[in-house]
Order: sequence, then structure tokens, then C-alpha cells
Amino acid sequence: MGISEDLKQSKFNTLTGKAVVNIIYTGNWMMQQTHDLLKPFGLTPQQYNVLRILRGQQNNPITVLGITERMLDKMSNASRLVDKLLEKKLVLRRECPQDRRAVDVIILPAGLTLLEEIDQIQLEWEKNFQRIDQEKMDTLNELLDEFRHVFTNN
Amino acid sequence: MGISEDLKQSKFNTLTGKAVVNIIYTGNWMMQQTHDLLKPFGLTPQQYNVLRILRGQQNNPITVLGITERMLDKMSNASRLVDKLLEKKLVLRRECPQDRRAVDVIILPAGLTLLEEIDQIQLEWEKNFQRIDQEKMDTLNELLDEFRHVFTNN
DNA sequence: TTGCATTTAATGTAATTACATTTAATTTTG
DNA sequence: CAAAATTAAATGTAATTACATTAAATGCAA
Repeated sequence: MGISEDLKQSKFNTLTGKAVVNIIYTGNWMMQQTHDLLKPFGLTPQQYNVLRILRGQQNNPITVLGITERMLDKMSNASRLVDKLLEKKLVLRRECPQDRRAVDVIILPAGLTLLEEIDQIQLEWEKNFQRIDQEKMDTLNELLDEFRHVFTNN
Repeated sequence: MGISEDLKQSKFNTLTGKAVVNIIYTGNWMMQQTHDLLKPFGLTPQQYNVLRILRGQQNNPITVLGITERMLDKMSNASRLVDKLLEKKLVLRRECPQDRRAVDVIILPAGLTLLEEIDQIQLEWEKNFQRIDQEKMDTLNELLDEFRHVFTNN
């Protein structure tokens, strides 16, 4: 019996306690799925996340701090993640003209191409979830948001 | 603008894609909350999780493999987590009589006492969520389960 | 019963993360 | 303006994780 069966059982004192564990467990599970999906492309989920943030900027440079603010996992070190992406020649790094402390990072065409490749696989994988109807999907998103918004600024 | 604002915006191609990111993000966020909560007690979330699994066994010993199966994060090394708990004298480790390959782990009274201390703080912290009504809590749990069950055995 | 495959836990190691510190640039303040 | 405080990024390091391998015990099949 694994955690999922544990989750089903009423060994939780409160529904909240169960939800807390369920959110962590499902988050880890999802991360693992993403990890497996990215493995053939030589990217970790954190590196992938940074690449997507850069793409989201639509050619506007973003600083390392900007990346940190948008990362799913604040604890990863954006500076070193960018190093890894540089090694792979997926991004460009240059001094920010407005503020010489800051460093602008821009995604390179090679990075965009790689993301497009991954998009294909990602969309294919997402089909696994198509039997969950859109209304439920929406509800889930709202509930997760509500959970975080219990504390300010999340 | 952080990820939460990003999540609110419609920069996602699909609701599913948004939900995937939301689940990972909220899972990380929740893990961070737990991390902060446990810090004063000198436990990592993974160590805490193992302790709770041991308590859940109600004095029946459980093997390292049994712990692994129940862990929220499969990637952590149960063997080394148990080492850490041993160092802190919160658990006992002994050869399993039925199978000499296996190692039984049992929580010590000191471990139970520590968990009880943490329970107090945990319950206090969970009050933050009390304004989310129980029905929503239930729905969230069901939706997360449904998400995972799209793949078998999760 | 011997040999082979499997299971269980531990361990070696490279990479990553957590956390503190450093360096350099900018902003604020007296 | 000069000094102090703050900010941005990089770096050092200890701990942890990821992944492969090892060692020992068990089960199974010939």
C-alpha cells in the first residue's frame, strides 16, 4: 500500500491536514512526470521552467532577479540555472544597461526551438488529462489559488 | 510580478497546462510552509514525513522498503533519512526477524513526543485554512486524486 | 541442493540545493 | 558630495538528492 491508498483512508484528523499532504504529494508526483518527460531533452524541470519564463518575456530581456521572482521553486539558484542554460547555448547573458549590478538574460533561437520540440511532447502528454472536464480543471485551479491566497502575496 | 500573477493571466494555452503548473507551484509552496514550520524542531519535511509514517504504524515495525512506498517524495533515500532520525535518537533500527535482508524501523517515545509537539503547531497553522469550507476542501482532495488517477496506480 | 534471478538495504558519486558570504553597483541620507 | 545602507548577482560550502552500484539474503528452478 502506497501513499495514495493512505490518502484514501481516514487516518487524517482533518480534511485540511489531508489536503496539505495531498497537495504536496500531487505536486511531487507532477514534478516527477515532468522530470521524466524532460529527461530525453537534457533539461531539469528547473531549467525548463527558466526557459519558459524567458520565452514568456517575448524578446524583452529579464534580469536574474526577475527570473527568481517567477520561478516555481524559489529555492533553486537562478544564477546557476542560467549558467547551465548558457553551457547548453540556449540563452544569452549580458550586463543590464540600466543597472550594472543586474544581468539581462535572453533566450536564443536554439532555446526557442528546443521549447517548441518539448511543447509537442507536452501537449501529447496532456491528452492523458482530457477526460477530466474543463469545468473541473477550472475548479481545481481556483481551489489551489484560494489555498495559497489564505496567506498574503501568494 | 510573481508566478501567482502569471498564473492568473491567460498566458496558458490550455487549462490543463495551467493546472499542471499550478499543482507543482502550490505543492512547492506548501512544502516551503512545512519546511518553515519544522525548522525550529530540527527536522526536514522528509524526515518529518518518515516519522509520521512510523507513527502511523502504531508500534508495528515497518521496513525501509515499506517507508519508501509511503513517502511523499519517492526520490529521497529512506535509508539515509532513517540514519538521520537514528542520529537524533528518534527511532530504532533492527534486523527484521522474518527476512534478514530487511531492516525494521520503530519510532521511539522521543519521536512520538516530538511529533506531538509539532502536531500542536501544525494544528495552529492549519487554522489559516479554516475559512475555506469543508466542502471545498473535499472537492480539492477529490480533484487531486482524479488528476493522479489518470495514470494507473497513483 | 546448487546456481541464478530477485529483493532489500546500504553506499559511492556527481549534481543540485540551502544557506551564508562576498563583490560590485546603486540608492539613500546626513 | 561622502558615507552608509541596500540591492543584484555570484560564489563557497555543507547537506541532500539522483542515480548507479554493491553486498547480502531470499526465492525459485533445474
